[in-house]
Amino acid sequence: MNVFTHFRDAVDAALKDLANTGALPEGLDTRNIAVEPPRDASHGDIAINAALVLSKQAKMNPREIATLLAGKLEALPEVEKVDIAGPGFINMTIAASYWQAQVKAILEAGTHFGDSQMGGGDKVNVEYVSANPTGPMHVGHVRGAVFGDALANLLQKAGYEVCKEYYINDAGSQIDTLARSAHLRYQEAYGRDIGEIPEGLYPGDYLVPVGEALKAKYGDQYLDAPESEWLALFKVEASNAMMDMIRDDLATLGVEHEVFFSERALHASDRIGEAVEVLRQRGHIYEGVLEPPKGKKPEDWEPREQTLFRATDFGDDVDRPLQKSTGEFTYFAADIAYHHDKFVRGYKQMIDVLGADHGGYVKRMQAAVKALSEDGTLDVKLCQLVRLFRNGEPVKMSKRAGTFVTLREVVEEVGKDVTRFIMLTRKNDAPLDFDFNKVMEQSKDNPVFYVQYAHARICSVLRKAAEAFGGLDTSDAGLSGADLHAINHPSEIAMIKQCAAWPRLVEQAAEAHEPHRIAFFLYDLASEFHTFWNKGNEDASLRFVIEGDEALTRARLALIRAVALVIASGLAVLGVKPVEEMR
RNA sequence: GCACCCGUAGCUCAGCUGGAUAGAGCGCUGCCCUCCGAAGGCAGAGGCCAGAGGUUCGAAUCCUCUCGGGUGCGCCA
Repeated sequence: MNVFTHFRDAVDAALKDLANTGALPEGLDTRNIAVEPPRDASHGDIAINAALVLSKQAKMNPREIATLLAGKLEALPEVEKVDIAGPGFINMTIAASYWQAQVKAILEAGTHFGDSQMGGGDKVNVEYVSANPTGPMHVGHVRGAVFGDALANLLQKAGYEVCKEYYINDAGSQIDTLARSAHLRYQEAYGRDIGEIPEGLYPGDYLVPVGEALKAKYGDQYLDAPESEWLALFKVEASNAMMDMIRDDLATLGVEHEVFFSERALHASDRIGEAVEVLRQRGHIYEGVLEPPKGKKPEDWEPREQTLFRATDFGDDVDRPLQKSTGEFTYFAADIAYHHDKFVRGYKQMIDVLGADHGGYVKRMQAAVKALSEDGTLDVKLCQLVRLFRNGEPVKMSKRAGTFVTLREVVEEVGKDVTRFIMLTRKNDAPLDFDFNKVMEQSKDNPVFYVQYAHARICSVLRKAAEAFGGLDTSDAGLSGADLHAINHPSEIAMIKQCAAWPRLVEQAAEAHEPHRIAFFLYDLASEFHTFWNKGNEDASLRFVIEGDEALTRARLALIRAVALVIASGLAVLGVKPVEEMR
């Protein structure tokens, strides 16, 4: 199914042949050989660097090896031409019939085209969003939510067993603050004048319904009770209410986690202690005193002996404390226990999606994962800021003034699909500009529109063709039987090649944990399609629906339907619904 | 002071984990749109890949250093 792995296999077989006949030495290391599309289209369809990679090992001139290998490859039926170029590259041109056959393969696979076995069913845990349950989701959370979701989808397509997970930070002092804020709203529900929300509490009116609900559920029993009687209860009630709200917010973006993991539950059990014990038994824990950080002026610094994790043994800069002076475990200790739990659940591969401001946290967590397990790996993807614009002007936001833009507002204004696509038009570690006006623009400058428009145009052509040729079967099954011999215009072949590159792109993007590559790929594919469409303006013989020639029409329809399927397949990974028409 | 991320066309950014002559969009310049599928199309100019060393057949990509920008740096989460 993957064109490049197909020819990679052919190269391996040819090398084996050459070794068997003694033309090449036995036992060459072929791992670094690349079989890939050349950057320059004039170099054919497939470039092979085997001769360059092997020349030193084989103690032979690269051109000599290339000549031997080229001789073998020329014999393949799907190969039209083999050239040796530059220092020893082998450039192959693939026969049109092979490309034509790809169309049929795509129509048969449908949106499953591009599915890969690369992951081999290995379990991967993707943790993303993980916002504190103290209020509604705001724009700052959107990027991480979309990125994590798309990455999880991508890994699934690449053959991994993926778990989408959310870590609820419901144990810290922020939750105390939340509970106190809720208690104030609870008093308010009884008609008391609470005045200004005091500094340090959450002023947002999203807590008003929480106060009402507490009144309905518990009556007035906690109205004048001391904090010790209601705090624990209100923490649970309020954070549950916040999580319900967050889940609803995320749902509008199409983000749904499978597992919600509570930090509070971790503290309530003795699992943190157990995880720390695992580290202790492995000899990674000691009691000691840390040096004060340099550069920053620690006003209330005092040396203190504490329980430390020897993170420096695993690449971190300093050892990290696991217990506060109160004896409670630190957030980091809880997070160690959390990642330990993931590992115990069978996730050797873990991915955390965090905001870029958590960069300082990466090394210590990776150190902890290494220390806890021999073969566990943690990749941390940091998402940079999103800068909001409206009419080219930056949108000013202030949390204190309550003027931050919520996730819900963004989705309600521009829609789930536009939001998701745009969030993936930049690499995760590059900042992203989001202009409310530009993302809605219907023009070539807008990548969402450009890709969706390609899909819609294809759907439109299929509808028109069905009208023009009564009884023409435009279903995928119907089109897959089309005779594609006439599909040989350079722009048509270019489209097929782009489609055929999709499975390879899925694997590479999955390997790199970089879903943004899919958005760029789709833009390129849409571009190939629009280019061909435009050719029909000048040359009527290049249109899709050719009156009086049902066979050619059918072939062209098969081709563009394949393009639409690849677009749909890519959009599915991004979590975007392909549109069938645009008004 | 230290660590991490970033530095590619005037602007915003890609660059397929080391490949051949570094790409796209915007902007700019010049053509095309009385008729056909123009929410446009074609072509062109524009680069010391921040800088300096190194690794090798080969570097925007990997290593070291310098410069410039962002983020973070016990007992917050």
